[in-house]
Amino acid sequence: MSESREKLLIDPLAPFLGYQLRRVSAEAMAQLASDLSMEGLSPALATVLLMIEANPGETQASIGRSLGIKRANIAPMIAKLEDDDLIYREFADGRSFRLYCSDRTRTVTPRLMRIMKRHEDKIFGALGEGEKTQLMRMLAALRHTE
Amino acid sequence: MSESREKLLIDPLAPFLGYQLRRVSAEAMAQLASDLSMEGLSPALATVLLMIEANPGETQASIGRSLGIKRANIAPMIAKLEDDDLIYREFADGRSFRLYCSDRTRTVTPRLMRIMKRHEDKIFGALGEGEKTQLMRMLAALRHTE
DNA sequence: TATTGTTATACTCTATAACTATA
DNA sequence: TATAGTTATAGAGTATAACAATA
Repeated sequence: MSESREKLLIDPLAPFLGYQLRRVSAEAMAQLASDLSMEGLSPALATVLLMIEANPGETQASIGRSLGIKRANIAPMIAKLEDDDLIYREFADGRSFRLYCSDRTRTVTPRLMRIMKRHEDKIFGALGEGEKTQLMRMLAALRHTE
Repeated sequence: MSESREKLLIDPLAPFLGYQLRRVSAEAMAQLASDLSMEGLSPALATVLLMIEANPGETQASIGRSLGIKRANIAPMIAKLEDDDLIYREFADGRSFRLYCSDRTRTVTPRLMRIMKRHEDKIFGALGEGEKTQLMRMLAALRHTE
């Protein structure tokens, strides 16, 4: 406990909501990555996996679009999830596959959801229920205008 | 105008504030990176530069700590800013330098601040003034509990 | 011993471009 | 023509580990 008490600098970005949002998001993401590491999945991979489980039969292009991940970037993710026997593919037509999660996945996703819930409580526990509702509403409004 | 109307998938992460925060933050960051590209600076570099301008004489370790950037990662950033004649160094003691921004920087930072202000208005214009105040308060609360 | 700056290295996520095959 | 999947490649940004020099 050296209690270093770092000198506080002037922060010219402090008044910017975008800056504060980025700092909170970055910290939360690092925390979540650490919480998920025991499952061998990054936040992005876990998100893709949960999305496939919730939408069986969708193509990777469709999953990617709804997550904001480009086709070129989701291809290796899908390949990794398939290598790890977390998902499998079925032919949809000659150029696309339907994605489904495997039996093994159904033993994994409940743990993922539990980890995310605990993570959520840890990060946003500082807010009251009303505040959380307001925050969710504001974030939804921001997402729909971008 | 093909008005593709992409099929909406079920999003099991939708109820998570952390997920919504990450989506909004990622979109805002991509937008800011694009807005700043004409100045030849990334959001991170612009932030470091503004921080040095606001806190003349601080060391890079100090700047890095207050921005959450590790020493190993801020070193090449400082080197780049110095190469571009945006900052210069003075010996503080045998192992550290004091950082100062150059005259050229003072012609750049007002533009950076203007770009960021416009960006902020673009992203958060969907919120009313009261909402913005609330959001700022909540983000501050979240940052202090991490 | 702790701190500063630095280099090397690896990982995650993202971006563009180009290609094949199919609709 | 547009879309799906893939590969190659590059660029941010971050992480750890190690090192020399200094406090």
